[in-house]
Amino acid sequence: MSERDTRGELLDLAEKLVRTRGYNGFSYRDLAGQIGIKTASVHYHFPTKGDLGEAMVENERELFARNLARLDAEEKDPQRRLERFIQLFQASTIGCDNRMCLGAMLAVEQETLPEPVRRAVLRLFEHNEAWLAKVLEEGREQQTFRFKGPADGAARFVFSALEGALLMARAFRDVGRFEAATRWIIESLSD
Amino acid sequence: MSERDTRGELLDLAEKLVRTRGYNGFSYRDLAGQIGIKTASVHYHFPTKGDLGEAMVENERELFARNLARLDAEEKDPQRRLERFIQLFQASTIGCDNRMCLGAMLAVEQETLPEPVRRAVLRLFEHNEAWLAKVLEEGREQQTFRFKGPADGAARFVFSALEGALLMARAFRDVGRFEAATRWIIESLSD
DNA sequence: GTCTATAAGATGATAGAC
DNA sequence: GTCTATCATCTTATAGAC
Repeated sequence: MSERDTRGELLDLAEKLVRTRGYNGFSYRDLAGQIGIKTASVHYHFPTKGDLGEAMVENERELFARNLARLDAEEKDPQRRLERFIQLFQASTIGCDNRMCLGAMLAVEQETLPEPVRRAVLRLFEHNEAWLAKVLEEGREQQTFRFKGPADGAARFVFSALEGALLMARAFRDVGRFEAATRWIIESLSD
Repeated sequence: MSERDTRGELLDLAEKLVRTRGYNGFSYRDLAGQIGIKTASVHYHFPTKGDLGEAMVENERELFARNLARLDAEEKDPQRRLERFIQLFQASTIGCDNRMCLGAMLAVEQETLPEPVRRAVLRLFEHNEAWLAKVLEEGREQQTFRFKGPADGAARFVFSALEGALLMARAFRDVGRFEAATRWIIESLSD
């Protein structure tokens, strides 16, 4: 991880702020104040806010890769893998200060972001969807999942439904909404 | 509508800006510049940005009520009503400059909003869900929809899945993603 | 790496004239 | 209703000392 040095602290705090307040909802002043340094020092680590944004998404992509590699190693059953993915998604969002998904927050604000950040977000989404497609296809071969068409389509549906469930659960500050939605999603794959 | 007077123009422009750039992604300066007046004049119509936010959501709630009343009058079949609702949702979002749903955009930024705006957004969501629940229940009674448990739960699922589909389709700037998701949603109600 | 100092511009907002 | 003028504050960012 990258938590002990100032750069890592800044990255973590910035991520928290983006995920609760949005990219345009925090400033270098907030970062500096909460960490106890001056804004000039923040600029030393991340010259522009765009640099900070890119680093955050890159960080998230690595975390995602590590988490899913571990998940693949620990769990072989497709249904269980999907459930664990959803747990991971929930624990890092509504389960953590009612945060939004980093990619979703940035995607929503895409028009105000530097292009490299926007592209990094799309790559992050694609990695998520690719992992889901793999798990769903395995599950279909083992008859635990049932759906029509390419697994990509199912993966896109599952991921987008999770993002929507998060958005609404977070709006109402009601984890129950998220959990209810996940039951609908899983059930729609096993009719 | 409210398009001919300055207040109406401001409301429309502000809504467009919120739905493309977010509440924190535009300023009174943007409004004034694009309409051709000064920021002081904007403050005459909406003393604070919070007032503007409230008025926008109120405006949207009225539009929503009018649209759905018309839809109820024009269409009786539950399946067709749901499809028309989705068309309406699509046409006013990705179908319109790749805009986000107003409620979703504001919900995502909730932590930075005045409380009255946040509460207005929740009411808007609840109205959408209530209409959907009514349609879904009718459809179940007529055997066109099939789902378990209270219609409220199904309505929440449908609405959150639509919001998620919009979020992802807008991120990738690909209407096809939205349309594919709607097919999954409708199909999950008729297995 | 962190600081002080500073910049140029943006932001939400108000007072008061026309 | 719209303007000019002005506000205090915030925002991202840089130069240069320690």
